[in-house]
Amino acid sequence: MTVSRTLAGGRNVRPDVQERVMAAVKELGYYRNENARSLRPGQPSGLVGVAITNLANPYYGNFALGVEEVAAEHGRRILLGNTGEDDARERQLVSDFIGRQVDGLILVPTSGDAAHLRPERLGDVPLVLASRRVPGLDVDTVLLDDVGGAFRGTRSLLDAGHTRIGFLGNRSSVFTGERRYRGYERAMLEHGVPIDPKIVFRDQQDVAAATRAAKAMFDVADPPTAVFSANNRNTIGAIREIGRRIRDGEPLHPAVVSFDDFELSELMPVPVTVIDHDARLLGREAATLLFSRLDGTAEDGPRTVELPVSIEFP
Amino acid sequence: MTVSRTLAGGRNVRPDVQERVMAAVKELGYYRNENARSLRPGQPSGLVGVAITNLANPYYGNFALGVEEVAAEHGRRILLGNTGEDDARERQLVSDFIGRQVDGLILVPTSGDAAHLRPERLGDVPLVLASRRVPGLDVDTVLLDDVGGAFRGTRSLLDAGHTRIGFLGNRSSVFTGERRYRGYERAMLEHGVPIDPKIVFRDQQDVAAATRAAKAMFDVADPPTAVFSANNRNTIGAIREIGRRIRDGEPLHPAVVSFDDFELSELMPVPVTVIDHDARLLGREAATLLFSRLDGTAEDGPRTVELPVSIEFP
DNA sequence: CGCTATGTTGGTAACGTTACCAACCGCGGG
DNA sequence: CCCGCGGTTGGTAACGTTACCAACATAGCG
Repeated sequence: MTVSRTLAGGRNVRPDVQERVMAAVKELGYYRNENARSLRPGQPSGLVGVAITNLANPYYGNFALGVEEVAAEHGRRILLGNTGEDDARERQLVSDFIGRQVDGLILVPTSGDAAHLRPERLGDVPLVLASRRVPGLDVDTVLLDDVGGAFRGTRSLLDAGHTRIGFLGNRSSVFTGERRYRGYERAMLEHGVPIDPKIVFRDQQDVAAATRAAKAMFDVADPPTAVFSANNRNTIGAIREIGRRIRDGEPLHPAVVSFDDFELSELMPVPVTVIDHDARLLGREAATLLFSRLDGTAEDGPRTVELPVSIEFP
Repeated sequence: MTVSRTLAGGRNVRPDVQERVMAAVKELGYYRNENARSLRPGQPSGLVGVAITNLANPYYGNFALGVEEVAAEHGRRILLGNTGEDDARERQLVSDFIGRQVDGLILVPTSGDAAHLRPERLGDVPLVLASRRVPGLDVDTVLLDDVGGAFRGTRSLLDAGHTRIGFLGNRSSVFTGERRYRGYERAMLEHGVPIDPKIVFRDQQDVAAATRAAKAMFDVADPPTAVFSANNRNTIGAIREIGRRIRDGEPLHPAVVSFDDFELSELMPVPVTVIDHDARLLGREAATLLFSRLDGTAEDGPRTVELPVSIEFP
């Protein structure tokens, strides 16, 4: 007990005894067993379970960094899992996290069903969703202003006089894919410009697929004069294809709007407008939301934080 | 005990009892407490502590992904911490990891001293270092072929006839910074080309600093005709500065060799040779090394794995 | 000098788990 | 019919920690 008290701050332990304890700790290389510690009822584990879809994507690396920072500020550690968009893996991770007594969960959900995330399954472990919502699950969520960003980005093309604007993005079953398409659609409708399905490609998850889609887009009889790309992966693919054609002497010079920033965008062969946002901040917000729940300082109902995006013209 | 046995696989439990246990587990939303489980002597925690220097860098995101993948294949979870190149933070993370009974540690060490990583401090927790070594610490390590890559990259410039080759990189106290400079140096010496300190810049950790260094490099009286950049951050900075000058009409057209790949390198205003490598594989190797120790299948002495790099000409 | 108040110290129990052991069951064989 | 054996079941202890309580020491006060 004296050792426990000393390590807990030393209240009501004589200073000389504290010194002897510390000396013994050092000599023996003693580390307090945090697992045994959290075994006692009421003791938090100090762990936060974080599951993201793809750590290789710098966007999620930054997100994880934001979460880690705020967790560290609150003296918590993170347990990290990568789902790879796999439903089964997500379920497995969540069970394991709960088995390890995490104080809370932060999830970028895969699009599947929500059964394993229901409150009755999670017990009293608070959950925060990031980037995406899960249908039928009403919990704390941090999102980007996908719709607004896509709307404003598309509108800037329309205002510049473009009427043939291609779309590259994720399938609609991906939450952000759907939202960003909605923004594009709304801008087109409001300007009375019809959407031509022949230059709308909504099924690309990686750069290779995006390159193929861009190829098909510029091969149509009446190719677009501008492209709206709904994410990083699609932008890289589009510009790769456009750059190839320009090098080959084709006389095309489309304007590009990219949801998601990327490095050296100012050096591209065509002007790129970037819809920029801060993944790290998104992570910080998610963690802040979680800890406000844990500290009991949160209001009752589920909250949604929608972070603004900024538009950077070339 | 019957529940424990059932969840452990069901040996010597009647099938109908197993079913009743499973039904109760489902109904009650029971999760086995992994922390209590690892409290029993001899039971591993199934946790691996991973500390990296900068999660925002896609290189380390990929590294972490590789570690996570292999850990998952071995039924382990990772505890992730970001050190931000801060020694104190690294010490704190390591203590906490040990307190949480991790089965092993994987570290991208900050350059500081090694006292807290000595075997007597770590007990019997195996340690694997990644990307960098720690002076005086002889443990399992995974590295890139920094020296060889930098040597071959620099040699390709020399073979192309360049004799004024600038260098951009990290300070020499960073392990990779020192090694990559050594490769550059060796190639220059072997070709009998003197190194001009006026075009060697070795203190840039981020893109802004790299841009300033590149500016200074091209402002000297006799500017370089080629640049060797020792990492991603410096390459981006260099190309940003070179691109700006080309746009402004300056008649420069340096060749660039970049240690580290980056996207759209083929679209740059100057040809970029890339020294490419696989951070994810590095992470996988680190984890493989660790688990071979844990399974007892490892040989005795500390091992070093040096992964090859590939050179991609524009 | 005795009483109380305060500070210090350590004994005990409990957290959830599983190795070990003891008890019990039914079955086959002598 | 009884013995022994293998399969099944649950009681107990221990892992390392801390809340709680009891015991003790010391100081302050009347």
